[in-house]
Amino acid sequence: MELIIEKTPTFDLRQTLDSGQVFRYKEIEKDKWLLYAWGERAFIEEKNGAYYFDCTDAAYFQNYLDFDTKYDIIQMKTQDKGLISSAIEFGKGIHLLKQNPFETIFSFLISQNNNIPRIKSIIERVCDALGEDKGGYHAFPTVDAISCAGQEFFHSVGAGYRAEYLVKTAKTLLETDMSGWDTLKTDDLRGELIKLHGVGRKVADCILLFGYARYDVFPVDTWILKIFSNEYPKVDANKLSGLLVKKYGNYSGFVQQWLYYFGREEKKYGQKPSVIIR
DNA sequence: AACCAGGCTCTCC
DNA sequence: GGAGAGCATGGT
Repeated sequence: MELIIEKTPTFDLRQTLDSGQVFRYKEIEKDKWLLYAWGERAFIEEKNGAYYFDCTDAAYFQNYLDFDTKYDIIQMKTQDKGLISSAIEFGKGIHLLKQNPFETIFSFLISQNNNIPRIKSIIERVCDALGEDKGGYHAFPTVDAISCAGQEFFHSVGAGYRAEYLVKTAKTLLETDMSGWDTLKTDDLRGELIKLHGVGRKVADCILLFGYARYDVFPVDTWILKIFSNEYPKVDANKLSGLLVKKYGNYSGFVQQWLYYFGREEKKYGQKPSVIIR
């Protein structure tokens, strides 16, 4: 199936993919990507100001890429003529992908205290070994497949101490009624997620943001903590997250993503974004 | 070659 | 309820 998406000031695929929210993709050559999401696959080529998708399900990727959100309006409303404006200018093409909740749960369990290249390679090995063979690629594994794999398997693919989290969480989910989760308030849904072994505030917030399209969350990882360490010295990540959600409300998830991308990408060029006190 | 990475759990106070 | 150690492993 084919899908053609225009490149616009508020949508850039490279920025979207490289913003740390998704791990199963690679740029196979300049301006050509392979992207996997849950059970789907897309070949994508950027040319003439558009993205050409050759994919398993056009409707799936149309929804996945989130063209419902008015990014231009959110960008306008969150301008601060300071750090956030700079971050928006730098990453204004980022969209928040609508990912599968199970994929986000297990992906972000693996992500903790880990770096992105490594997260990607671990997840790739997990999918290759446990995911359904879709003919040329593998789907993300089912909860059942993860629960049956055993901790030794996850150690063997480099998951380290997170192996226990993956198997235990899978087993818990198999006996959990998640049918009402979609309609829970964000705080209540976070409460459910944090019950899972290995899921703390930060991982829960990533699941809420990327898997449940909850935008009133502000995941605080080491990068975000660094950025705010001037304005909020000696505050822990969980408390900072709460402060930032209070400040940015339903725009929190977007602001967070722009700042994270800005912080990480700018570091490659040796600059240090941080909040300036005045 | 140390330090770090989209942190969390457990223990001890 | 808060601070600290320990955690597996490879990227930089």
